[in-house]
Formats: sequence, structure tokens, C-alpha cells
Amino acid sequence: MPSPAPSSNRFERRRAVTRRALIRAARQILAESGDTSASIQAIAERADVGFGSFYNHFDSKTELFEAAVVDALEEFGQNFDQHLTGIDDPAELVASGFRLSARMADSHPELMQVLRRRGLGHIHSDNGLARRALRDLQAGLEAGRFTPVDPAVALSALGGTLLSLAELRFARPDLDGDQAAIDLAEMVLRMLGVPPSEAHEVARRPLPDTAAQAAPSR
Amino acid sequence: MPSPAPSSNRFERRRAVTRRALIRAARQILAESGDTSASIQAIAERADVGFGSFYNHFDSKTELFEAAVVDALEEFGQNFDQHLTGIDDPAELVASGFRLSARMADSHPELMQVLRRRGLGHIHSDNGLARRALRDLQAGLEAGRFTPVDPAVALSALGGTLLSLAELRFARPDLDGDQAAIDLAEMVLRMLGVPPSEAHEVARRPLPDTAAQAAPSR
DNA sequence: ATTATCTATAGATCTATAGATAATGC
DNA sequence: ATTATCTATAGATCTATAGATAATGC
Repeated sequence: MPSPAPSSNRFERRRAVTRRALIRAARQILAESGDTSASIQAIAERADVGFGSFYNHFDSKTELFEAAVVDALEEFGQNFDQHLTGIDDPAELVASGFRLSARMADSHPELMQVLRRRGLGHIHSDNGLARRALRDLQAGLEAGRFTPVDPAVALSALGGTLLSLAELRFARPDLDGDQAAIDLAEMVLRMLGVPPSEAHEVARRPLPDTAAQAAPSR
Repeated sequence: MPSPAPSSNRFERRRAVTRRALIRAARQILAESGDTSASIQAIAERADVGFGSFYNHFDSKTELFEAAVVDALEEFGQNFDQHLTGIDDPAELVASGFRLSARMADSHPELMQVLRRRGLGHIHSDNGLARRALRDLQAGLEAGRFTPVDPAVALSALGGTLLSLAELRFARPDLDGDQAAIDLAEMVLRMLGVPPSEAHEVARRPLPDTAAQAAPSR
């Protein structure tokens, strides 16, 4: 869906380009104002696509915006894979993912805004971010690193705190974002059952160097 | 705002009735579908109010829906005051509030839906629910019951987990709601720094009997 | 021949306002 | 006399579709 369609003929590729343009426009709108009442005409214009083309790809605006959110969460998840390879300890994975997300408020503001505005409804759906979070949580539960609990409950707690961190960055720009992320990461670890002293240490382990990694793309 | 206007003359009272009718209609819409693109005409009709009256009270739909959310959160907070009087331990207050909220998914579904759909953006604003949460958190921090942290960060974490609990109830109706609330309350206490064994105990203290209290109002 | 995009447009809303109606203040 | 509500409506969108245009498949 986000990839340039590894598929066959030129028709399909052209189609995919139009679809992607629409989704990208929808993502921008979600990030900038979150106002999904923008007219289909305005969206098509922003995507630099003929008005009628919209109906070749989506039946309704709702459908388009849903696809845009899923697309953004997929990219969000891929960012994780890109930056957090090589970390084995589930507790460290969770804490690092948390802190990395906070930094994405600066490095990928569009993704972060989409998460903030639409993430809640996708905590328990299958998408690039939730899928990865659930995987890490389950690994931690099985390894005995976290206190046993229904994985869906753990996922709720993790997702909710992540969303609230995103919101915090916007409601209180005066706070030190990195420090707030560390504090919340430590709290999340305690929440999952990591002993307090250990949570304190794990949440402060150096992050993989984000700057050295691949560019933000697009 | 929610009270019948302790004010003076009949004009003002009539005005307040119309305004309340509009807010109530907006709350219903937020709870039922969350679709804020409902036409002003449809909203006025639902409120059983003349179409043009809308403009006597609000400049835009956005303004109305904002007012509706604040109104709902105020009622949410009042519900807390009603049911949690007499609890002194901040940790128990937080856990009980959490579990009480979960029950409100059944007893006050409209309030819960409004919280779920619009709560995130109000975690750090002054409203009936956040105000009370911040007060309890600060009491716990000052009493040394919670691990020291910026109150705004603690509020974020508490608010985020509460929202995610609301979402969990809808995404996974198969789960035992009370049990999930107890589990999450326990996790929240650990997150705030209450020692694990104590968190386990506090989260399971009997709740004040909700049934015996005053009726849901209106 | 097939398929996607684009332009133009009909019909259906929807918003905001003007002006009439009804109710209260003083 | 003042104020709020209500009804009616003009003007401005907005959606969905029909039909023309352009590009590729075979």
C-alpha cells in the first residue's frame, strides 16, 4: 500500500500514484487541522488530481481518511523497525519506542499529529504500530519481564500513555519533551511490572543514534 | 452552566433552556455517532428548537460541540464527587475513580462516549474531570504517596490510560469490564509509584456502593 | 478494446440572515 | 420597548455522475 506497487503494468502503477496522492493529501489535512469536513474538491485539488478521480478510489471521505490513518501508522511502525533494530530486551524496546515516538514529534510532525488525532480508535486494530507494540508486549510477558496481564489490557495502557504523551507535547510545549518522554517511559515500565529501580535505569539507557539513520523520506 | 441558571428573569431562563437543549442534542450526537458534520438544521431539529435560534447562542458548530464536551466532562466530574466522598487516601481515590469510570460505560454511556471521542484534547484543559484528577494527583504527590514527577506528566498518564480503558470497552466487549478496570487501576498505581504489593491491594478495595447513591439525574 | 483520468454540471444540501411573531420588562 | 424565537429564503457550497479525453494492453 505504501510501497510503489511491485506490480505489473503501467495502468496499475498510474492508478497507485493517484491513490497515493489522495492519501497523502488526506494525511496532510489530518495533520494540519484534522478537519475532515474539507470538501472532496479541495482534497483532490491538493492532491493535484482530477475531481472525479476521487470516486475511482474511494466511495466516501470517511473511507479515504481511514486509509490515510492506516497508511500513517504503517509508516510510523516502519520507523520503529528502522531505528530500534538490535534491541532484545522487551523492556528496553518499549521504553526506547516511547522515547523515539516523542522525538518524532519534531522529526515527523505529520505522523505524530495523525497519531494524536486518530490514534485512539486504532489501538486495538491491526496496523503497523499496534501490531509491533503487541508483539513486544507479548515477548515481555512470555519472558516474565512484565507482570502477567491480558495483552489487550497492556496494549491499552501503552497506547493510551503514548497518545497522552503526544497530546502533552502540544498542550505544554514549555516542558522538556525528552525529559517528559523519559519520565513517562519509566512510568510505563513500572506500570508493566518492571521493578522501580530497574525501570529507572532502563528508561535512561542511551537511544540508538537517530540522526545517523536513514532520512525521513518524502 | 449545567444548573438551571440561578439567575433572575424569565428571559434569561428561557434563553438558558434553548441553549441547554442545543448542548444536549450535541452531546447525543457526539455519543451516538461522533459525526460533527450533522447539519445545524438537524441539530436544531433534534433539540426541538427553531433553526435560527442556533445563531443566538453559538457562532459555529465547532463552538457548540466544544461547549457540549465541557458540559459532559463537568457532569462526569460531578459524578465523581457524588460517589467518592469520604475516601482520603489519594491512591485509593485514583483507583476508585478509575474503576468508577469503567462502570460509567454502562450507567452513563453517553458521558463515556463523549469522553472517548473528545477527551484526549481536554486532558490538559480546565474542566470538571481534569480539575479533579489534578487535585487528587497533587495531593498524592505532596503526601509522598506517589513518586515525584511533574503533575502535568502524571495527569497525562492518568488521562491516557483512562481514555484507553474507555476504548478497550468498545473494542473488546468480550472482556470482563470490571476486571480490566481493576487490572488497569493496579497498573496505574504502580505507574504513579505505589509499591506493587500495595497497588494490588488498593486496586481491590471495595468500591462505595454506587447503586445506593443518587439517580443519574435528568 | 480497455481502463483511468479529467471536465462540466444537475440536483441536493447547508449556512447565514432578514423579517415576522411571541413573550416579558418596566 | 426589548428580547428571543421562529419561518422563509437567497446564495453558496458540495456530492455524485455522465460523457469526453488520453493512455496503455494485446
